[in-house]
Formats: sequence, structure tokens, C-alpha cells
Amino acid sequence: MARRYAPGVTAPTRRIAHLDMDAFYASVELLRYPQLKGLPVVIGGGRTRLDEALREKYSDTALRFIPVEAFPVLRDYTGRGVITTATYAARQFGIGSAMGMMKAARLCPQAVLLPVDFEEYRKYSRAFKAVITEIAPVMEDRGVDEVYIDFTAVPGGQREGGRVLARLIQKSILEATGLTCSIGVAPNKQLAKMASEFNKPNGISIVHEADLQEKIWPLDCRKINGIGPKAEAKLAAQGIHTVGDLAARPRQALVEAFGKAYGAWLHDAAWGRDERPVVTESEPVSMSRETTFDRDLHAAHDRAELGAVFTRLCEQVAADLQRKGYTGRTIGVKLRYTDFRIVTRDQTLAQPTADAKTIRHTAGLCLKRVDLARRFRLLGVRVGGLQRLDSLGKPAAAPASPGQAATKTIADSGSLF
DNA sequence: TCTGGGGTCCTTTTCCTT
DNA sequence: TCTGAAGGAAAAGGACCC
Repeated sequence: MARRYAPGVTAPTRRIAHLDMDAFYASVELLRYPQLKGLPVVIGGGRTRLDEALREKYSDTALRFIPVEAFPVLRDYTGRGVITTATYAARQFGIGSAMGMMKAARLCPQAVLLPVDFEEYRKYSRAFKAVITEIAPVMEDRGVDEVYIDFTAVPGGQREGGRVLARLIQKSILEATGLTCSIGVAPNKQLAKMASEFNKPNGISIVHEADLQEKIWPLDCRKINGIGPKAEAKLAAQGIHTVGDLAARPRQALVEAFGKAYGAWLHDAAWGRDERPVVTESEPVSMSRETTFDRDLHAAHDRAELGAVFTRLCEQVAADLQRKGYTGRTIGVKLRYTDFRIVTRDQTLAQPTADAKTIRHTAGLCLKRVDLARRFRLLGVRVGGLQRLDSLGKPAAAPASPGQAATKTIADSGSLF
């Protein structure tokens, strides 16, 4: 809705901020283990565990006294898995996110290896988001370490294009958590997201509409949120490398090459046009659990093992649904074969469910429809078409303690189906 | 010795009904 | 009874993101 203002009163300019925590996981770990500062540290590796004895010997408050030599190192890691993130010191060795653990171990065998501790990151995530909403209530969650904030109507949100408010938020987050972040403020989400990358770490970037040509167009297309490796390659094949190249293309040409929706979106993105609002609340669409095996498995040869994994995944999804108060109608499975090809099968039920047995049964039917003659490396179970329990006119889920639902196990028939 | 897990959204295909 | 068009829902796949 366009609002009307009295003559001489200017409408507030739309100011949208994108806030990105700096090296979030690694920074949280360094708060716990300050003795690792400056060392190559790698976080990740599927089944990495900090030695139980270590955690027992040192109380939570004494973790900083664990000697550096006592930490597990990459050299001793076995198995599959990838790096989730690495500290700057580790990156110096050529290690980066999504790299295989074994490759990383060759590059820097002495790097300290820490398990991913989502519980801890979520704790800090809640803390920094609480700080933000105290100051600016219109905030959109974009995962554990990112948010969009609508500065438009916040006191001070217009001063210096948003810089004053951004500074206040940075300072408040640092005081509350000890963590730093980078903030970009722009007329919309797309530009704000790009702006937050300009000045990392602990930086603030202000972008105005008039800066498009100078600050945005020279950038690689890939910097646009929504252009991934596939789109980048296709653009490059047409001689489009920078955002400016993209902006120079007629809208119609992009629509013809990339389809109606994506082509038009590309054109808008290049011209800095993005009207998406900052959404403060949203409902989940699906919940899933998946796991990559230590070795590739075969439906017939590894029947017992697969059956147990399959049952566990169904129980986990059911427990997730129950704990969060959802049911779902569409049950699906996902397989990743040894060649990394992915297949999915799903089936929609007449009635939504959060029951492990029902999920297991329906997922089993889905599994019957895929090629099980070949070995595969990953199995997943998904429930979609979610509905909130309290929106169905049913009593809300009992205040479930996590794990309570998970303890209700399915009698394992020994069969995959 | 490659390549995790949990999501969203979009497009295309398929199937069913009218 | 056959055929085709049209539209919707479900299914499958793929790109992308954190």
C-alpha cells in the first residue's frame, strides 16, 4: 500500500539491512577454546567427537585449560565427511568448506579437528537475534548466522543511510556475545546481502540506489544470491560475467535463455530491483533426516544394517515432528547412489501423520519403487505437506521432552519394507 | 581418499478427471 | 466409444542456500 504524506513531508526511504555473523561456528568455538586462537582449526567430519575423557576431566568452565596437544588432529581422522568450516589459519593451507576430510588431512595433518556443535551455535544464534529484535523488531531469520532487518521505521534507521543503527547493533551484539558481524544496508534485500560482503569482518557497508553502477555492476554474477554454479556457467557461456554484463542484456533475451520466471528475475536482480518484504514469521514446509553410510551399502547384502538405519531415520523424523508440533501428509525417501546420482520417491497420505510406524511403512512403500540393485551411500526420509497440530483443532502436542518420542521404537521386522 | 545435512523453491513430467 | 484439450494435484528432479 502506498502511503500518502502531507506536502513537504518525505516518505521514509526503504532501508533493509543484511547481517552476517563473521566466521560464526569458528568464532563460537574460539570463545570456548581461546587457546586455539591463531591455530589451524577445522570444524566438521560427520562423526567427529571430542574425546569423552577430555570433556570429563575438564568442566565446562575449564575448557580453556585443555592443553592444545590434547585436541584431536586431522591426521588421526578416518572415514567420510567434509569440512564444515575452517579458521583463517587453516585456510592458509588451502583448506576450505565442503572439502573432503581426507584431502584436508593431507594439506594440514596437524590442524585441530572439532566436532560441529549445533546446540552451542543455536544458543549464540538465539542470543544475537534477541539483541537485534530489542533494537529493531522487524527481523527475518535466514539460518543460524544470518538475518535481514527492516531499518525503515526504526528510530535512527535513516541516519547516514542506516550506518548509525548498524553501528549500534554491532556494538550491542559484541557486548552481549563477544562476537562480531558484518552489516550491509541498502534499499532491498538483494543489495543488502551483497553489501554485507563488502567489508568483512566487522564492517558496515551502505549502498544507495545511485551506487548500482559503481558498486554492484563490476561484481561477478555469482555474487548475486540465487546465481549458483550452474547458472554462472550458463551465463559465462553467453559472455555474461559481471552483473553489469547481465544488466546490459535485454530482459526478453534473458527470458528466452533462462525461462520466464528465472530470466525476469535475473534481469531484476542485475538492476537492483527487489521488492520482497522482510518476513518475520514463517512455517516449515518439510522436515527430513538423512545419513551417509561409512561405506556404500546394498539392499540385499546389507539388509539388517540398512533396515536399522531406515527405522532410525523414521523415528528421528517422527520425533522432530512431534517435538515441534507438526504432522505431515507427504512421506518420501531419498537415495544417493555411489555415482552421486540422487533419486527420490514420495507418497501422499489421506491423513497427516507424525507417527513413526506410519512413516516407516509409507517410506517403505516408496523404497520399493526405486532401483535397489545398485549400492548407495545415503538414505534419507522426509515428511512434507506439514500442518501445525494446533491448527487442526486438535489439542496441541504435549510439552514433549526431546527424545521422549524417539524412545518409542518400532519393532524391527528385519525387512527394509 | 573425493564430495554432509537440513532446508526452500521452481520446473517438468505424469496421472487423473472433466 | 474414442479422442483430445485443459487443468489440477502429485511426483520427480534440480538448483540453490546456510
